[in-house]
Amino acid sequence: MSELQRRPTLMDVAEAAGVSRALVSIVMRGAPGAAESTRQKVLQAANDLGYRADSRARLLRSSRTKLLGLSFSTAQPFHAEIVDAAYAEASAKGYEITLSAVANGRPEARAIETLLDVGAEALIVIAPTLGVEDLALHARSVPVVSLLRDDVGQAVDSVSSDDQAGIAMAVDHLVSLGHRRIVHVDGGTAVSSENRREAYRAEMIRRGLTPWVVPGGPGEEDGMDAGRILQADLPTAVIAFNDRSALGIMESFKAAGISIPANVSVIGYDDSHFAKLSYVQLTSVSQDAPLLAAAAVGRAVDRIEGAKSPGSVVRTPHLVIRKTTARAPEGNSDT
Amino acid sequence: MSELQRRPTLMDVAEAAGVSRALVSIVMRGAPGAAESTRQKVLQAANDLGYRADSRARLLRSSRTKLLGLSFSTAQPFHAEIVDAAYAEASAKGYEITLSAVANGRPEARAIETLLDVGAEALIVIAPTLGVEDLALHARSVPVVSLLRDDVGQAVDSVSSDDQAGIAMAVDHLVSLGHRRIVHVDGGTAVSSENRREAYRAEMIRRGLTPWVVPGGPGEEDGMDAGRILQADLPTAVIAFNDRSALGIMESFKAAGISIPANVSVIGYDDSHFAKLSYVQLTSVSQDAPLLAAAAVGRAVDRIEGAKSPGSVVRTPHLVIRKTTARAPEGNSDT
DNA sequence: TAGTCGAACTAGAACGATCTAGATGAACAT
DNA sequence: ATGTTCATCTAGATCGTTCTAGTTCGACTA
Repeated sequence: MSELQRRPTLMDVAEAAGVSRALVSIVMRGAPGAAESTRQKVLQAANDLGYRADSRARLLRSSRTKLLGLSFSTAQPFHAEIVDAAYAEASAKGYEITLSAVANGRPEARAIETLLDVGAEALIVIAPTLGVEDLALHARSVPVVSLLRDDVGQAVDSVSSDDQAGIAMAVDHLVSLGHRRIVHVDGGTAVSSENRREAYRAEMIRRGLTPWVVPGGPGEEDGMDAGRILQADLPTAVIAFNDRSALGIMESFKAAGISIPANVSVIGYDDSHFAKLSYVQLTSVSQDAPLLAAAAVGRAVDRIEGAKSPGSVVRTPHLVIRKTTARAPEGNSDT
Repeated sequence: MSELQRRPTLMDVAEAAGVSRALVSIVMRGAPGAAESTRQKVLQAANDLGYRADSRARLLRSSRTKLLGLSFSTAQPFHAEIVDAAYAEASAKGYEITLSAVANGRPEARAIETLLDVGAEALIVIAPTLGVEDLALHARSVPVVSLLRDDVGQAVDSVSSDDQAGIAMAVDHLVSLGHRRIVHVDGGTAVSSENRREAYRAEMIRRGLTPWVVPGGPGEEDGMDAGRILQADLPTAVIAFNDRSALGIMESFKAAGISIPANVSVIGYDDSHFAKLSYVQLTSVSQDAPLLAAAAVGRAVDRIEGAKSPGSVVRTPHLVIRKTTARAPEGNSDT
């Protein structure tokens, strides 16, 4: 068949249009300094040859790469939502996103190095697992924005969701429905699990209620396990670490003939795809991925364009009330 | 605080070590041609300075970039599984993966161009939506491998899963359990929906059974809708387009008091995370993401390293039998 | 002793863009 | 006629690598 052909360069276009390379560069970038007539001629030639600028050369030469490095994990569906939104926000601000995934045999450190190597002007790391030291190290050469985690030291920016407020909303909602026996199934070792657990404890105590934490994890199976434990001594409401855990909890309840929300109310966290399903209709705390992504991109761009000192942006989540929460059942209002 | 510092270059390392740039380049690449003693000296200097090669410059200069471009969609969890596996396979073969996502306002064409611009030596596109013409156009400059779609013309490679075989396995399994009234809820306009639908038709006819297709789609809600339709005239078994659709179908059955697998058997497709959940235990056709990814990467590398003509690899899926399929209920074996 | 060889190393030209500084020439003022 | 200005265009340096074609020098051969 046809053999692979070399891609055209600036030089090729310049020759075809009968001008210098520099002028072609000017036209392709849309920079001022070219007569309209020649501009057209050059664009025509470029189009005929199917010319596209080689980003390696472009990025190498220009000090500004206009590239934002984004590291995410393939294992987290929520990250995909953020990636999606980040693309939109970045291109609105005139930046490109370059991705690097944390995958099975590919640690976060590797993902970050890759981003740096291609010339990213800033790093956005979703739920970084790196230590504060390592993050600070990278922050010496490029602005670093931590997304979904805020205990990242002085050197790096953070954009996170206010877990304290999110949990408070959940508790508040339940209390206003008359619940007092409210349990929290935590996220085990997952990122933000501790934050939410402590927020729950504080909030319960603040209201004169006794905190009651059951160990869990970020997956459906973890929720299942916790649900089975709870069946022995049923609370009137459960606040799960996330939606997937909530799903597991609900499944285990359903299997035991416990009905939701008649017998027990359940609240999830993330307002994910699952929560919205018509047969789930899970009341959930929404962190709003698009908003978080926009804030992270905004922060990164600000830092690139001059803002000196890192700061932390905290977005307040909101509660999406659906069908898994209702008034507390009667005769169960003891402490 | 400390201001952003320029990253060290080959030149810096060369000066620090008291050798030429070329020598440092040799050492950093692990190429032969440097005495062990100087090699150590250079590595030491590089380490002290925190030197990392700038991949833009490296890729620009070397004809071989050893880069595989991978385009995926943020909306498909299954793609994430493939990305994960592709990383592992690529690095085993000495290649790097560069990602580009198809996201909300970011069409596939854009994702592909980005990959080309950074110098990918081959393109792996997961479930391409581009026309055969456009794919062929790109294939003129670089090998293109289509993953999960096989009607892509002569110019591009394809790695796909044998839908025909997968559906046949599903039908076979059900027939062996005594089912005759087997319905297929299709995937609507989704990729491979048509393949599976036609495979189902052919397979049913081949066995002297009458095909029965209900329109559906790739999501849970689509399954729900189809499930509701089916309740009026219940089949003994359902083959869903994918796991998510199967989940929706099962939910709608459960809500109507129809029990699975006692009254109806259900088979999904993808053997996703959901199918494996302990409270789902969905019998499902597995396409085996790691195997598909490995085949695609292998194909891409083969083409890069000399294989002239594109070909298509078809992997045979396998059926994972769990708890949603059982013997057909008695007295329901009419046509 | 001179010649050959190979290992270790280096200078300088790529790669394909952008950027700086300057050339060119038409239009206008003096 | 001369100088000034401005828009338009270009030559050549540059980004940080890799690659090509040497050079250098000690060891070995004849």
